[in-house]
Formats: sequence, structure tokens, C-alpha cells
Amino acid sequence: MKEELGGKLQFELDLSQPLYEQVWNHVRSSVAKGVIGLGEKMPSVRELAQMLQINPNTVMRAYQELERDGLTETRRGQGTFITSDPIKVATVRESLAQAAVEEFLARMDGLGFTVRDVMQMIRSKGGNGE
Amino acid sequence: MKEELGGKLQFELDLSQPLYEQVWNHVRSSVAKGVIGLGEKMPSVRELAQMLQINPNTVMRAYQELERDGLTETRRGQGTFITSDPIKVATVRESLAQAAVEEFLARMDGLGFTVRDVMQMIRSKGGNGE
Amino acid sequence: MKEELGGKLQFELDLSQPLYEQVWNHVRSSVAKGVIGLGEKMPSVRELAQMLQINPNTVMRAYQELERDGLTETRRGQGTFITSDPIKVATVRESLAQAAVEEFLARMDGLGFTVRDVMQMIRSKGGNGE
Amino acid sequence: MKEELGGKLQFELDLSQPLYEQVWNHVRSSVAKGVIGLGEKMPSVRELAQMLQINPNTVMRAYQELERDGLTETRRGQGTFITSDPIKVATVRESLAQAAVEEFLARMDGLGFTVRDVMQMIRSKGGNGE
DNA sequence: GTGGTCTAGACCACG
DNA sequence: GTGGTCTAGACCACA
Repeated sequence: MKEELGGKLQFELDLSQPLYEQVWNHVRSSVAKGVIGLGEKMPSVRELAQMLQINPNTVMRAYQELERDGLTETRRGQGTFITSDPIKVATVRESLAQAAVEEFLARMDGLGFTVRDVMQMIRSKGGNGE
Repeated sequence: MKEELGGKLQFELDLSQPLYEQVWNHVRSSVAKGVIGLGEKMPSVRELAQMLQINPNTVMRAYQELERDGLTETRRGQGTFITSDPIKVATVRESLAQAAVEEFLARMDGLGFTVRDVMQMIRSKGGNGE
Repeated sequence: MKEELGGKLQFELDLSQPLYEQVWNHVRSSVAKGVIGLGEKMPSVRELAQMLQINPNTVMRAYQELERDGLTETRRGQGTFITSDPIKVATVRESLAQAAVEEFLARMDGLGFTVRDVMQMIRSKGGNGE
Repeated sequence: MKEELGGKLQFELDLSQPLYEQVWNHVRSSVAKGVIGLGEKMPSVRELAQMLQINPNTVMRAYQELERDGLTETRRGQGTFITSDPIKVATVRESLAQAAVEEFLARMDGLGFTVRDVMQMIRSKGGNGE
């Protein structure tokens, strides 16, 4: 069980970005994609830190951000759990997507591309449904 | 006339990102969109610093990044000028767009959205050619 | 051990060239010659600044140029490390040599010396393999 | 006559180096190569400045350096002349070459190349006598 | 006047 | 502790 989740949370770290952000994003993605199930228990801070070979402070920071997102809950003495509320998960997923889209379009607009231009560029990246 | 370029380069700074990056991006966008013309003279480091109410060193750093991009040329004792080569400008614009698209799609993929999903979300933002 | 690297990086600064370029060049040379090993940790910005009796910002600038060259990697909160990739090192070494040779030959040509003349002058400097 | 020398001194300027150095070098080279003859009269500062479309101060600086080299002489009320002494010219040429060779070899040594390595690299650049 | 380098010292994010 | 950004203000080379 724990072994299993451990596998899901094992991933490669990139030195060019803050580590805590990568952990944070990875968990959010895993939940959004359903790789991690609702209500599932997260590894402890120390465990995950050891798995990823990083400093526990870094994992802690990621966990705090996840909790602020409302994606995890801390149950005293039991550990950290993914929320069991599917609505919360969906909400988080959508608001993240929303933010990404808006930021992206603003950036492209800043470069003088219209929404139409952008659509074409994206279509050429793999219009076959991925 | 200086007034004119000044207007184009006057913009709001945001404290959550490095100031020099914001200046850098703003100039790149302005050139990419054609708001600043090819061969045009940039305000001097000191002028722009005063306009934006930031330190000249910060502007200098932005100017150096622009030069590394090949987007500007500095003529000793005369100032900093936008390159007159339209190909360089186009190259910079395209590589910025390319990077933005890829980063965006990776982020959306991380949230479990397919390219098709993404296209729909964008279409709903303004399918009318903006 | 720190003592050791410190020794390698201790050198004399010359006021007739930008200090950050001298630091930059000195590190490049040291890596190219193998005086500094692959993957080795550089002194921290502050340490080196103190060793060379210059401002930390000046060292920082040199470190940033090195990173742009692909010769170093910075690990957040841990420090700056020489890349472990021997290919990158070789590439940097060769491109520096290439540039030096071309600049030199152009200069000699400007003075009316043929490549043959140049070869003779160099041979007389130490034809015994140095 | 003046027309002729004008032609010899007309050349392309590169914005990435100090203009006065380029003028200085160009004259030194021209004399070293014999393109400009001994005792020949240089254009006036203003004339040359106009020919090259640069600031007279810049030409002035180049002329001062040439005089410091001993390559030109100023005759009051008549203008600036290339020295008539062939020994001076040869001396200047050789000391410039000497300096270039030494600086170059030091640079290559800094990169870990022996004189032998350097000879090979240069030979491959055009061992056929230029 | 222009860009460019350097210093001193502050503050921040990250680990 | 690390690197990174920013400021204020000095000084230099160049045109």
C-alpha cells in the first residue's frame, strides 16, 4: 500500500526550479489525474523526503501549500490525507487550469498573437486528441 | 518624440517577479508587437530608470539581457538601439512563443487535460479572433 | 579540502580588466586544464569574494556567466558546482581555443604576417612541446 | 593624392569594439603592411572623422596613440605624417607582433594547450603559406 | 551625454 | 548556510 503510493510519488527532480514547487505540482497533478485516490494517505514528510533525497523542510513546504489549496487535510496523530471530497479536487483542478490558460493567453497576447493564432499553434502540436 | 517612446515603455511593475525580467519582457513584447519600431533608440538607462522609478542598475541588467537576445545593439557613447534586422526580431518572437506554448501544454497535461480539452477551453475565451 | 580548492582559485587580480571577467576566465581555464575536477563544488560566492578581496556581487556575476556557459550548475541552497559532464567541458575549452586562434591570426594578418611567419615565431618560443 | 590615402583609410567599423582602437589598429596595419608609405601625410582629424562618419574626438584619440607608438609625427601647421624612419616602423611592427604572440600563447597555455598543440591548430588553418 | 563596472549593504527564497 | 535581486552611489571609457 504505502509502497504503492511511494511509487506514484517517485519522480525526477529538476534543479532549475524550486524543489518544493515540483513536489507540490507533482502531487496536484497526480490527484487531478486520479493517480492518487481520494482520501488516500500521503507518506510522512520524512518518508517522502527520503524517497526523493531532499531536505524534509522542502517537503514540508510543499505539504503546507497543498493544504492551503484545500487538497489535503492533516489529521492529528494520523498524518496527511488527500481530501475525500471530489468537489474540492475538481475545483482545485479547474482553478489551476483556469489560471494557466489565462496566464498563457496574456503572455501570447503580449507577443502579438491572437487567440486564433494560438489555436493554430496548439493544433499543430497534436490535434489528434493527444 | 522621446515623450512618445517613453509612453510606450511606461508600465506597471509587479513586486512578485524580478524587476529586470519585467523590463526585459516588456521590451521584448513591445518589439514583437511592433509597438517599438526597428532601429529605434531606447531611452537611456538612466532615463528609463527614472521613468519606472527603479535603479539604473536594474535597467542596465535588462538591457544586457536584451542585447544577449540579439534584440538590441549598444553603440558606445550613443545609447541602446533596437536591432534593425527584422529577422532577428521574428526569431526572438517565435522562440518566445514556442517556449510559452510548450510550457503551457506541459502544465495542462500535468493536470490531466488533453490537447483537445485545452483547445476547447481556449476557444471559449474568445474564438472570435480576439 | 576547502583549503585545497581555495588554493586553486587564489590568483592575482589585475585592475586593467573587468574583475568578473578575470574570475570567469580563471575558472574556465582551471576547469579546462583539469585543475578543478568535474562535479567539484565551487567556493560560495561570499567565500570566493573574501578570498579575492572583492565584492560578492562581482563574484556572483562571474558565476552567472559560467552557468550560462554550461560549465557550472547551481543547486539552490547548496552552492555552485562544476558540471559533471566532460563533454560540456571539452566543448567550452575548444570553443575558447578556437576563438583565441582566430582572433590571433586576424591580428597577425593585420600586421602583414602570413601563417607561415606566425608558425616560425611560435616555434622559436618553445618548439620542445613546452 | 589625398583622395588616394583616403581610400586606403576607408574601412568598415565594428560597433563591438572601441572605435578609436579600430582606427588605431587600421593605421598601424596599413603602415606595417606597406599600404601607407613612409613619410606620407595623414588626413586631418576632421577629414578622417568625416570619411568614417565618426566623432573627431575619436579620431583624435587614435592619432594620439599612434604618436605615442612613434609611428607618426606632428609637424606644426602642416599636419600629421607617418614617420619616415623605416626602423621605427619595423620596430613597431615587431613589438606589436611580439606582444600578440605572447598574449596568445599565455591564453592557450591557460586552456591547457602546449606550444605543440597550438602549432597544429594553426597549421590546419592554412599551412599553405596563407 | 552614453553604457559598463564595482562597491557596500539590504532583503528574499530556498534547503 | 546558499544563490539571487535590488538599491544607492561612485568611478571609468567612450563619443
